[in-house]
Amino acid sequence: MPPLKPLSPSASQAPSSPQKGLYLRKQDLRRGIELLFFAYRDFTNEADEILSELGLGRAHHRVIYFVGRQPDMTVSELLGLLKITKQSLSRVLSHLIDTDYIRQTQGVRDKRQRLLALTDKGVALEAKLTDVQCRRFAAAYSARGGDAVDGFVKVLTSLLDEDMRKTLRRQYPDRID
Amino acid sequence: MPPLKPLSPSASQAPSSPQKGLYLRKQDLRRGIELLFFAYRDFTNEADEILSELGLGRAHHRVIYFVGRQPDMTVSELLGLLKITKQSLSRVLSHLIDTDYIRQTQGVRDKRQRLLALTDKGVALEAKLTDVQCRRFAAAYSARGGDAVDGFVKVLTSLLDEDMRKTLRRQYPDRID
DNA sequence: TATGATTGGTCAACATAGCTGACATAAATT
DNA sequence: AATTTATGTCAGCTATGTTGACCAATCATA
Repeated sequence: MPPLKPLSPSASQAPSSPQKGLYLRKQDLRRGIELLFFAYRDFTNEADEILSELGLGRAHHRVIYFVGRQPDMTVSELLGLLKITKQSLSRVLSHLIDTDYIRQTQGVRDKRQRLLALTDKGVALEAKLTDVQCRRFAAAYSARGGDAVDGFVKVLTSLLDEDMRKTLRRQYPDRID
Repeated sequence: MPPLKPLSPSASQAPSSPQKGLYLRKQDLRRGIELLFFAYRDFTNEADEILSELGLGRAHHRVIYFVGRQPDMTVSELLGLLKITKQSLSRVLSHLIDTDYIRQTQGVRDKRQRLLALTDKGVALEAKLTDVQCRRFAAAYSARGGDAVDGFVKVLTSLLDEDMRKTLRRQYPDRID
């Protein structure tokens, strides 16, 4: 594949831009957009390969990840995090239950609730997948150092919709936002 | 949706972790994973809504974005960036050509090549979509400042596969990596 | 206690966007 | 002249999202 031409070189429009901070030039914003796309793709790819050997997909991974993260999560909570329809979730979740990655128990406070948890098999898979993804993050984090990590977390947090920012704010005791 | 419980509070495992830097604790890595997932989803959502009103999807957006970014790009180059099969691209690209968002011209150096460019209609849509996404980035960037942006770019770059890191290195004159 | 809201599930049908495999054509290269 | 490259196309499969309709159990409350 032939190399791409550089994006509107900084010399073509005045080197320091219209009126804003240097990092708000159109080309800087575009770089952010592209980096987010490519990084997300490359990041998810590794886990996808492991999953496909097991006949599972990314949707299964999300369920396993979040259920592993918070055992005895309810279906409602999971739906609220994933923001997909219950019909979409149902297909994936049913499969994970049938294939013994996840088990359900009846809620104690509210008997309508199904509390979701990983089985041993599920724990093992979650560990394997999270391990792969954590390795990539650990490599990136340690290559760039704490200040960069801090900036990374800050900017990603600001890219969220307000409701997700609120949701995540509850989850991290040592939060940045 | 009831609030989620906090993820393994920093007190439960020794506050300063196993042996590594503070930002390499399991919970910090998990926060990165989750932030990337949520931020990517929220980020793409806004453009998706505009697209769906036009009967287009995210795949169309990618094509429009990259062709807009680099006019007269070849099909090969686009395939190399998107990393999908030519059959997948074909469906989307054909539709964009039929509906007059993109036009093809025969390559000059190599007559087999189809050089892709946006039509006026395509330029208008690209501008609208990129504008929405740039706004979100601009808000996040200016909320967090240049140092945070720098860290954000650094970490995302380190999350890439090596070949994409190389590809992107060619495109940004004032590169970080 | 009866009613209505909540939690969760199910069936059916559809759309998007990825994939593989097979094959075709024109142009470039050797 | 033969081969490789760039591109396109047909056919079919899969994963994962969507809507809409409907049902059952349970909870909360008038």
